[in-house]
Amino acid sequence: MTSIKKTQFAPEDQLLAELAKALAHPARIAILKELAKRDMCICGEIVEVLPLAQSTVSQHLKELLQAGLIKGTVDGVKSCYCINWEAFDKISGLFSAFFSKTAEKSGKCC
Amino acid sequence: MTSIKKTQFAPEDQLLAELAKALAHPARIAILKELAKRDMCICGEIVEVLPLAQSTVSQHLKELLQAGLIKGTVDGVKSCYCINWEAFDKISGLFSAFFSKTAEKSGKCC
DNA sequence: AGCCTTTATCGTTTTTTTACGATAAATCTC
DNA sequence: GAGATTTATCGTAAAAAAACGATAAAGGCT
Repeated sequence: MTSIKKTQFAPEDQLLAELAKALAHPARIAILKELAKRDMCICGEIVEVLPLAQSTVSQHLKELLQAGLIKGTVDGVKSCYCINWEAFDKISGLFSAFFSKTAEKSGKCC
Repeated sequence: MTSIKKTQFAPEDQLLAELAKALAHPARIAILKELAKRDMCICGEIVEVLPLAQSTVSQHLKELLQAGLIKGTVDGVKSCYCINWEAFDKISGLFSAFFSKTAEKSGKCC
């Protein structure tokens, strides 16, 4: 994760890249969309929505957790996940800042 | 790139994941920022800004090209790159749509 | 023409990611 | 308590990404 090479970049760039990586798999996009669609915790059920093995889905959930995009709680034998709204808004802001700051174009381009 | 597994997801999710992957490396973030900062084509020089070998940078540029985020032209012996604004705006829109649609929260969450 | 500069591509190695089955821990149900 | 269910983790295999040096192609320079 923390390879020697990547630390040579600006921390801000590392962060954005890290977050982009969390979104860089259709399964994780699908998980986030599903969580958002229902607007509540999903306990179990997530595995059934995806064309992947249970252990693989669990891994993807772990990555989303580590990126801070979702949060998980335990309800008896089940695990419940939902979107971490505060973090999600912050991350959303980072992306839109990146895109909009970048988008101050002026047509000087080729 | 087109693994068997990933095609089992919604095309929309595949696309967003693909674009996120293009942003999922600090070098590529740095390249995009540099291009945006100067607001013009950069001919050469990009390699000098990054702590990577020339061939590696060339690879990153190729990936950004393939994702449609930048476009390149040839000026004599030099290669010139700039942001592909039309595509960039479209992609920016995809991300903000993803984030905002997802962000219709209501606090029903745990 | 001969040499230098620039950059894409090739071949290769290393690292990371993705995926799965098997297993273990924890909790329900009867 | 015994058996079933749920999910995280472990071990491992296969695929993809990242990085570099070497080389080649193409355009400048003198």
